[in-house]
Amino acid sequence: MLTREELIEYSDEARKNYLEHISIDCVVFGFHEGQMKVLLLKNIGEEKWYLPGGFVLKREPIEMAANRILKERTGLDQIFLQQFHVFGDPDRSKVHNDMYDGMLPPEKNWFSGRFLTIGYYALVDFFEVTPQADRFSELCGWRDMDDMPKLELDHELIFKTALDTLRLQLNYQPIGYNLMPKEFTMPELQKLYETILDKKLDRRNFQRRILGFGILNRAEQPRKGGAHKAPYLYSFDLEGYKHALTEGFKGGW
Amino acid sequence: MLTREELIEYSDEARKNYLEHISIDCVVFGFHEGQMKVLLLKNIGEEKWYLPGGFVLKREPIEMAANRILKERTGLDQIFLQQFHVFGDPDRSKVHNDMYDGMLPPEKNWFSGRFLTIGYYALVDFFEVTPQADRFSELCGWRDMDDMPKLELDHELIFKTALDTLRLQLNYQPIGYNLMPKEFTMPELQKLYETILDKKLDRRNFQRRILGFGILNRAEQPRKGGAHKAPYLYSFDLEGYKHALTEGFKGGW
DNA sequence: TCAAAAGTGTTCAGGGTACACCCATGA
DNA sequence: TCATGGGTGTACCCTGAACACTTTTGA
Repeated sequence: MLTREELIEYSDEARKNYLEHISIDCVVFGFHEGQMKVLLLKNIGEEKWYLPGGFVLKREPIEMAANRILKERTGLDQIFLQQFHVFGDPDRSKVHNDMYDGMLPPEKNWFSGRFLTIGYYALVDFFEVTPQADRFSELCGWRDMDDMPKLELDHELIFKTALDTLRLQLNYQPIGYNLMPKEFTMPELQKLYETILDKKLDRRNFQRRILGFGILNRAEQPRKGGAHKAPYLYSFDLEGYKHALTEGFKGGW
Repeated sequence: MLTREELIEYSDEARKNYLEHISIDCVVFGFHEGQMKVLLLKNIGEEKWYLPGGFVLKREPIEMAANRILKERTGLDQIFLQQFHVFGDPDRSKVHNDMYDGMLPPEKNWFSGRFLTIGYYALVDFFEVTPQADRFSELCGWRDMDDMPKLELDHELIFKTALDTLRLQLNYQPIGYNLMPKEFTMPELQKLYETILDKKLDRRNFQRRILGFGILNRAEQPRKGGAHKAPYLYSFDLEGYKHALTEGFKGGW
């Protein structure tokens, strides 16, 4: 929580630089040790959790704004980002507003206005991210998707919508290039799908189907050293992958 | 095009009532005589065509704003409306701004600001619509989808994105309840699908597939009076339809 | 040598595709 | 009676789902 002076300073800065009434919130998905992770922020001195978010500069395309915001939180550039919904209930930021209400007259306080928020979700490589808190937060870090705290504002809804969109996307687009390390085994990739969908898939059918998409390259040498039979290593075939991204998997009609 | 006085009046009104930087643009699809139609507006005294659009009242949920805007243009309430994308390029409204540039200082002119626009598409019953021009337009009416004029601003892109989204939607949701009259024949419904997808479908396979979705009721009496064999009349089974809307058609994974 | 992980193959059923045939009706 | 539109049925193939067997490897 900011002091009155900090709030004044922040509000003036924000009003000068950012578009009013607009914010961006990001659901950042990562994958590590068979667990789906989401990047969350925790307020200073409070048990209040938020999705990473920010505002749009006055002359900035919204895609770039989302990129910039995520770069500040993760250190990553050129992230896979997908806009998925605008949340525009007039009361959606009510609680947030309340927090700083009374501290300043509304016309002075950046946070007291109404904000529409544009939801983006991102898929990132867990190992490449260096979570970085912002000035409102004492903590920015990964959280297991099946061990999420209660989120403030409508961030619970934003998260849920992002997850639904991601699941839908699995049906007609490839997923994984941004979530997996360069090389991985088939069971590891399967675990990713199982985690996103929250259900078990058949080993053999998964393999056949995924390979059928033509988006994977198999390395010559299998991984060694582990116990049991050495699994093959795969990497994404960027060309096939991008083609599948634009064309989609199944015909439908 | 407005006069200077009208622009001042409009700007003052707008600034008082609407959220700044935000607009809504709607792609309204209708279907008539085997043709897909789109609702367009033509500027007064110019060959400039636009999608119907508007702004969001300061305390209004965005869904309601889209509904209100469409009601003003079509006379219809409770339309099937689907948010599909936000267009946020800072230069997207440049041309539009230019039109009224110089007439007023920017801080006075509502149109000179940057606008993000939220795209909605609507599916409506052609016969129920009474197109109604707004104060900027001399004409509001249906236009055949394969005979579209050039659209101003980025409305071409917005339209195209809406159509793509609609086509994608055909794969996992039922379409037609909002586009067809109460009762219709199977060939008529097929024509709708063919028009949206812009390709021919097999008569028999279409019928089997559509019926398999369990969203249609067949009337006892076939339509009479036409030449040739009398076709059966169908209507949508609202319960099944809504179930299919929420559940979706195909499993995917 | 055995349990567990991983690679590969086979069978079966259901759905999509491509057909052909029959019926009704007005010109 | 025939061209046309419309309803119904069938054969085939492909794909996805379910399932079994073999190979590798460290304990």
